[in-house]
Amino acid sequence: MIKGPKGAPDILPDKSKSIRVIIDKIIKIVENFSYEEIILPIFEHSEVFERTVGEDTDIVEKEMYTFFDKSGRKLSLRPEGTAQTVRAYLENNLKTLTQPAKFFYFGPMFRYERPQKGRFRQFFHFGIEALGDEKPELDVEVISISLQILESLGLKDLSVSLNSIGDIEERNVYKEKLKSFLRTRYSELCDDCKKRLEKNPLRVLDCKKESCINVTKDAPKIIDYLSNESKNHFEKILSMLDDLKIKYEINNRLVRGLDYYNRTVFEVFSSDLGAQNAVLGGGRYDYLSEYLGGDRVPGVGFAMGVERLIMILETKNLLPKNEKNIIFISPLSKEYFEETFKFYIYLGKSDFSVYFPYNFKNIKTSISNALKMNINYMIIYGGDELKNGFLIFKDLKKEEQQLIKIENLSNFLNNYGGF
RNA sequence: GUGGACGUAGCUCAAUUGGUUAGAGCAUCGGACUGUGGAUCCGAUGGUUGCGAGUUCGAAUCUCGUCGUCCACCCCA
Repeated sequence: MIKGPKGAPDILPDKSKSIRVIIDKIIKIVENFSYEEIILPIFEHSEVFERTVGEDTDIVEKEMYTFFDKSGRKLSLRPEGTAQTVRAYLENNLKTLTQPAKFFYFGPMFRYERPQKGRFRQFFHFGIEALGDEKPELDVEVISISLQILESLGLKDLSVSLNSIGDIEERNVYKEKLKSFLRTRYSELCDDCKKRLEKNPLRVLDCKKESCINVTKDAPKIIDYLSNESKNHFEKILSMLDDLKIKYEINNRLVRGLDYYNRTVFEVFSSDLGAQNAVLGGGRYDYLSEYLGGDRVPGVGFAMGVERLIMILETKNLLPKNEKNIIFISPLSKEYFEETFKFYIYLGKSDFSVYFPYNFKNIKTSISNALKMNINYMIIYGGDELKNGFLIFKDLKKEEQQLIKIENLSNFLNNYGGF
């Protein structure tokens, strides 16, 4: 038997339903802040990611699913959503919209990695991007929304890690300073960091090895190398977060693995996720559009790992239950099977959610089946009640039932609610 | 890309350690039970032991390969 590809799990109804409920909730929140959905292709010209995420990043260097189509175009399955959102903005001239233009997206992303807890080869991102404005208020909005989402799902004890990595020139100056500092302590670094030193010195700050943490404790801090503009931007964000009573932690070791970020970067962690503990990450990317050959379009956004979110909710017992708000249409006995079936079709056509027991045996097993399926309502069709023009309506949760006149059924159900 | 654990029915697990025809519970399906709460009883379906080689008189069991799962490194959401 052929199996599904590694790291690409099937999502069955018990979980897909939870995801739907959660995503609907999240969409409601971002729509309240006037973000609109953008649906983008699953694959792009590889260049979109090479030029923005960065040639030297792990994502581009070894994790992209890249292939050539029949005309020789070099394409990649998207590993993330920000770069292509900006590409779409440029291509569709969305600067003609009132700025900032605000979008959300939800869909599968692909990275060729060894699967482990919280990490898959196909996984879902929910993200928002606000393009065309560089005011610090917009950064605050994005951070605030990310926390509101998590709180609305019942997660309380999460806080944001926040940092500013400055603009390109400042960062380049800082990189050189950092490099020369690290060279003086070269022998104390781990083997990985020795390699990182020349290629991507910022990553050394991120190393979890104790010896490296010891070294970088004394390292120059990027905050001290920010331009006045960058510093003001960052400080404005902090003071507004304070005003809004949003909790955060400044982490000057926080650097992100994608090259397009500048100034604000932030992440939200959870200890329930094992080693892959980031549930959400984002930041500002004012230069991304220029990497794609467009005009300057500042932007800020975040992406959230949907599987990781589900995992946290699962361990905290906060996953919405898969309750089916549908009506089990059961014959009273086998002699009513056909008539009940026709009644079921009629109700479904009348826009009610209905289930029909094709394997009907008797009323007792119908009730058992309904309970097993988490169905809360039942209509029983047949018997003396039917002869007198009534149907039996059961509320299985409340454990009560009542007789409804057939011609009043629609009204009754609409008033009862939820169908 | 590196390292470790694992793979028997849809699920949870057996199979006297290499020895007849691979078993059980749950689930599913069928039957019994006058028309009402996950019940009970009877019966059935379900397996090329992930797949492929090798060792052996004999392999679920040992070896190798491969696919997949889980975990960690790395990296990220």
